[in-house]
Amino acid sequence: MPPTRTRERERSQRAILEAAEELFAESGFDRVSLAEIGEAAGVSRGLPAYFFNDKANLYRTVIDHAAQHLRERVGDALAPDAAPSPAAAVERLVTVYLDYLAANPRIVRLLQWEFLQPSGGRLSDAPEILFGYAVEALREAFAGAEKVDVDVRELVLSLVGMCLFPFMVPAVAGETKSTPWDSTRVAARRQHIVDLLLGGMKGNR
Amino acid sequence: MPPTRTRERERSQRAILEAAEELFAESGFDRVSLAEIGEAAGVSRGLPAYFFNDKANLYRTVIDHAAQHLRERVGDALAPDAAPSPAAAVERLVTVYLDYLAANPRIVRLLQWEFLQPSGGRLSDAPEILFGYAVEALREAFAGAEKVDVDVRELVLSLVGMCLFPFMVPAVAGETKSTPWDSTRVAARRQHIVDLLLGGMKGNR
DNA sequence: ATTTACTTGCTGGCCGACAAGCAAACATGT
DNA sequence: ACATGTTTGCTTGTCGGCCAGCAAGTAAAT
Repeated sequence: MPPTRTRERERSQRAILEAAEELFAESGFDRVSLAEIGEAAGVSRGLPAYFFNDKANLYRTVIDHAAQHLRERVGDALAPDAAPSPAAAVERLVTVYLDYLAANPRIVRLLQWEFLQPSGGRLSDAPEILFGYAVEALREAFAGAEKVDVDVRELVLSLVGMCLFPFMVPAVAGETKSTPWDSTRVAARRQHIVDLLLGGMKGNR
Repeated sequence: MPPTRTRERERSQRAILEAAEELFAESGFDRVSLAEIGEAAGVSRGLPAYFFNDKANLYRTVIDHAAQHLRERVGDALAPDAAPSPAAAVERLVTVYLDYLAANPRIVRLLQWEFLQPSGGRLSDAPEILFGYAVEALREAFAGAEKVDVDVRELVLSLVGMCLFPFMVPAVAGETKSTPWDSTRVAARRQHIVDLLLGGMKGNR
C-alpha cells in the first residue's frame, strides 16, 4: 500500500483543481493557460494535462464540481421541509439562494461563463440545477394553496434573477474590493426581494 | 472630392463593424480571430486591423457603438416625460427595458461579456448606462411622492435584474431557436414584473 | 528493478501585428 | 485627350509569440 504516494497525488490533483477553478472563474477558459494553472497550483506546467488529459476536460471537471457543490448545498437546504406555505417557500428559497451566492462568488462567475456557452451543445447542466430546485420547490408549495395564480415559470425567473443578478454586476451593485458581500447588505437585499415577491403574489392582477 | 472612394471605405468599415459585433457577441473576444471577422465581412483577413489598428481597439469600438445605441434608444424613450407618478415611472421603465432587450439580443450578449471583464480597468461604461437611466428616472419619480419608502438602489437592481435576466439564460427561459422572443411572451413578462414591483412598493414592510 | 508521480524539451498550429505589394482612382502636366 | 505620377483602399507574405499536446526524461518510493 502506498500511503504517502497516493496522498501526494490527490494533493496535487486538488491543488490543480482549486487553482483551475479560481483562474477559470476569474478569466474564463480562453484567457487561462495550463502553465498558469500549474504555476498557481505550485506544480510544473505539464502536470494539469498529465492528470486531466485535456484542458477542456479539466474545465469540465471544474464545472462538474461546481455543479455538484451547488446541488448539495442548495438541494440539501431545500429538501427537508415537506409542504410549506407558498410564502414560506418563497422566503426560504430567497434566503438559501442569496446566502449561497454571496458565499460563493467564484461559482457565480463560473455560472456566468457557462451562460455564455453556445446554447446547443451545453456541456454542463449547472444553470439548469439553479432553476430546477426553485421550480420544484415552488410547484410543491403551490400545489396545495389556492389563492396564488402566478405563473411559476415567471416567478422563478424573477426570484432567481433578483437573487443572482446583483452578484453578476458587483461594480454596479456597489461592492468594495476583496470583501465579498456584507451580511447586513445581504439581509437587506433578502428583505427587499421577499417583500416584492410576496407583495406581488397577493393577487395584484 | 472622391465620392465613390470614401463610400467604399465606409461600406467596408461598416461591414467589418457589423461582422465584429455579431461574432464578438456570439463567441466573445478571445474566440474570434480577425481573419474570421474579415471573412464574415466579405473582405480580406488584413482589413480589420488596417482600419481599426488593434483587435482590442476594434472590440472597444464595437462596445462603444453598442453603448451609444443603448444610450440613444433607452435614453430617448425615458427622457420626454417629466415627473410621472412612481407607478407610471416603474411601468414605463419596465416596458422600455424589456422591449429594447428583446429586440437586441446581440447587445445583451455583449453586456454579458462586459460584465465578466475585470472590474477594475473597465474599458466601457455600457453596464453603467443600463443602470444610470433607471436610477435617474426613479429618483426623479420618487422625489415628489411620499408614500414610497423603498431603497431606490435595491429597486433598480430588482427591476433591471428581472428585465435583463431572462434574456441572459434563453435556454432556461424556454426560448426556441432563431425566434428571439415572442411579443406576447414579452408582454406577459412585462405584466408579471410590473405586478411584482408595484405590489412590493405599496408599503409591505 | 519497476512502478509512478512529476518535469522538461519539443513541435506544430494559430493568431495578431507589421510591412511590402498591388491595382484602381485621382491629380497633374503637357 | 492622354500619359505619368501619386494617393489610397485593400490584399498577401512574413515574423514572432503563445500555447496545447505529446514524448522523453528523472527521481523517489516500493
